[in-house]
Amino acid sequence: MVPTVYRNKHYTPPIHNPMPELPEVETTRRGIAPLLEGRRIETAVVRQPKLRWPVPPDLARMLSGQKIESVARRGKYLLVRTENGHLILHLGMSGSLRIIPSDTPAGPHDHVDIVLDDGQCLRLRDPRRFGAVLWATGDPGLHKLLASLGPEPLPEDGKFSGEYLFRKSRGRTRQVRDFIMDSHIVVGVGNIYANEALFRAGIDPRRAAGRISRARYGRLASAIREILVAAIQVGGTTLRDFSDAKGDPGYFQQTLMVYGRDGQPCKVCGSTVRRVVSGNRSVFFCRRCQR
DNA sequence: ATTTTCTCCTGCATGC
DNA sequence: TGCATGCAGGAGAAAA
Repeated sequence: MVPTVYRNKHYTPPIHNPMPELPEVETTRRGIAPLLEGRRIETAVVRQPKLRWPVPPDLARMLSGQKIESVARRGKYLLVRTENGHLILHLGMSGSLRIIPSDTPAGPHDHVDIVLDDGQCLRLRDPRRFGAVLWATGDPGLHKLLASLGPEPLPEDGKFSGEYLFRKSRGRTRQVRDFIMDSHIVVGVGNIYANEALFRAGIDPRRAAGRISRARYGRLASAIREILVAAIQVGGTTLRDFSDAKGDPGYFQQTLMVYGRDGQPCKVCGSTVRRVVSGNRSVFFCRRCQR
């Protein structure tokens, strides 16, 4: 694989508006759920049906009159349960949801409104349109996109553990960073948290997944949990007001140890944080702290 | 030889 | 301007 050559020696990816990873999706869920649950949907307005997959053309007909029973999350998918099915939402790389008065003028990237019976609406904004709005009847867990997802990293139900990662990784030659970002292994770990968790666990992200010990996977599983929990806590207190028209993730840049810190000193040992491109994604790591 | 599994690459869209 | 980003799908390789 030929490394990409950049004009500037140290490229730092923009992190002021980070892509939704599991903590952002969970924070969104917690923000919108109390404003949605128990409400009845009047209709849906689709201004742009071309998202990651086409928005179902009969979405308004499917939703109108339906009462919202709950808002759950599976991986990075939000599941809005109504009386006769589930609305499946994904925020892709740039999506955001908020609840605003339904007569608020729509901006150029405001693609879908779910209009509620109280004058408010759930509005999806997604400049890059990698998000998704889908409809599922029956068990949403059987939907093609959800059926083969790996375990949730946060519940202490024993499904996600160092032992699990160790077992799934035997014989695998791919880089451990790609391994933990694979939603079929574990859901909700995107590039930022993968890099941060590997730093915390002291593991070189480029190492083959199958050549990491059980003990180190134990530390990695803990690191993934701790990072996600901390990010949800930060998001829960500073992220945004979901019934407000403004608000970007204030966020957690100051807590990042390696992601986006190419060329800067490691906060632990002072050695320079490196960036390597693999699989067209940036990997950030400290060569001294991570082996 | 055929099927299954694994890894890696592509494409989508747009802000900076 | 070209790059970065999540993620399904597919090409091609490797294993079964």
